[in-house]
Amino acid sequence: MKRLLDSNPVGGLRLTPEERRSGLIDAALRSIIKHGQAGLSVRAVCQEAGVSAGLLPHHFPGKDALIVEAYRKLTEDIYTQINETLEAASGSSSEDKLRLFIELSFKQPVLNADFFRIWLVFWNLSQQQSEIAKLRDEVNRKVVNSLQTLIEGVAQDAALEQVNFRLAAIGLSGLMDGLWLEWSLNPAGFSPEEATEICQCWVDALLSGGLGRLATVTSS
Amino acid sequence: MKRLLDSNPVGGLRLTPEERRSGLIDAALRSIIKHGQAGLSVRAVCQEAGVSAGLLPHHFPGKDALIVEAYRKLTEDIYTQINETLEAASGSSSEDKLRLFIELSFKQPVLNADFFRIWLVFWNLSQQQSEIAKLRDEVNRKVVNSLQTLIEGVAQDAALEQVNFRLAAIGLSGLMDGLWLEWSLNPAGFSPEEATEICQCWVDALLSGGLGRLATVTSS
DNA sequence: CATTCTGTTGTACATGTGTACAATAGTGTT
DNA sequence: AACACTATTGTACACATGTACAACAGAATG
Repeated sequence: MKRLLDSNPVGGLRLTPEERRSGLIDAALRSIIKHGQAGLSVRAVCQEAGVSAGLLPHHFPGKDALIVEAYRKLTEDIYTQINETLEAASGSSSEDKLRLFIELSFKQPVLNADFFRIWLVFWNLSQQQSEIAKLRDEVNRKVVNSLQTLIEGVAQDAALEQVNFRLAAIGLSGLMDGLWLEWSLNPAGFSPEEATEICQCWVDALLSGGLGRLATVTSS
Repeated sequence: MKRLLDSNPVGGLRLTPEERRSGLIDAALRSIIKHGQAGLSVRAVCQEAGVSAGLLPHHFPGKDALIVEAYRKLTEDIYTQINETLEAASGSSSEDKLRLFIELSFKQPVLNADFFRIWLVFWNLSQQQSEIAKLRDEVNRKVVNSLQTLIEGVAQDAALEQVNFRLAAIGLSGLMDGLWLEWSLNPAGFSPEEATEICQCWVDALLSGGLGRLATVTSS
């Protein structure tokens, strides 16, 4: 209405819709790191993006749409990074690839307190926003499948028989996620190197037949 | 001010402060199950308790204090339940106790989608409320210690040597938490029975020496 | 019954939320 | 230069939040 107030014509950069949308998505993720769940408020995100709050409805149909896009970008980036990691080691043996994957999972930037904060917020949202829950399931399935493929390669190279690849992959995935979760909640409990060691021992056990019962379990 | 409005003198039950406080705490947990993070609003909690919203500040110094008390009660109940479970099997061997503990962890009421919802909310809060983070660490340390004691007993009975009990406990705890987490996020991925089986295989590997490298890791 | 104490209610208020929208300002076209 | 287009801003509004507080109501005591 009253256009009396003038103040700062600062930041009046006029960007293309794509640039602005991308900037808002990045700002949303940064804002979560800074302020947790509260960082997803329209005003917090737009302030992080250096932009007026009224601009968000202009580029997204609503706040929820922005959140979904942010989650989508986050998961796609992660999946891309995983794939690049594995492809960079395409010349190695299956066992080396699997062990490398474990090692990298407990190093920066994957093992990162900021990262965990973001995940917590989106896990919470996935409890009420089905779109996010669906995205989460898709990515998780892809990761477990990748792990299972690696394990199948390891078992083949080692001439292991009667291995329940699905449960072996679910177990390793759970072990890694659980250690990642507990380290994120309390980094003082154990070191990332110790977490890596524990997971490598799972592979050891698999190779030595110590997880033998996994071979006789009937998958449902 | 205006006491014109009368409406319902319903629910005008006059309870002792202890009863009312306890009722509000229980209502808070129930409200989280129903409405997630939003269930922790003063109005939502008080409605769940069948009480006016203005009553909360009368029994608690503020909303945060109620939340902390609710979390304290939740964790204390869980720890009590774990102890009762283990003491009920005090006559069994260490291995049987450990396997029973694993089995019960993937049955009702521990493995419960409602339960997970509550945990998610409190994990989120622990990122900003240090009181909750402190409580969480204490309980987690107790649980890991209990697991470590069980594993030490198992190793002694089986005459295992050079086992890094601490890492073995952290690993099993991580494996259980990770599977619990992933099942809660997506119950369709695998069954509770399969999760139990995977964890029992960890114990198998420990007993058979398949986790051998855990014995040579130096704890930091 | 009168009095006192306090658990309980409803209202009020300052603040924060998502979003609609008119006004403004930058950009490109003719 | 005049124009159209639209990214951007500031304001407004309806609603939710936490909590303070005056008014009420039930119970115990005299």
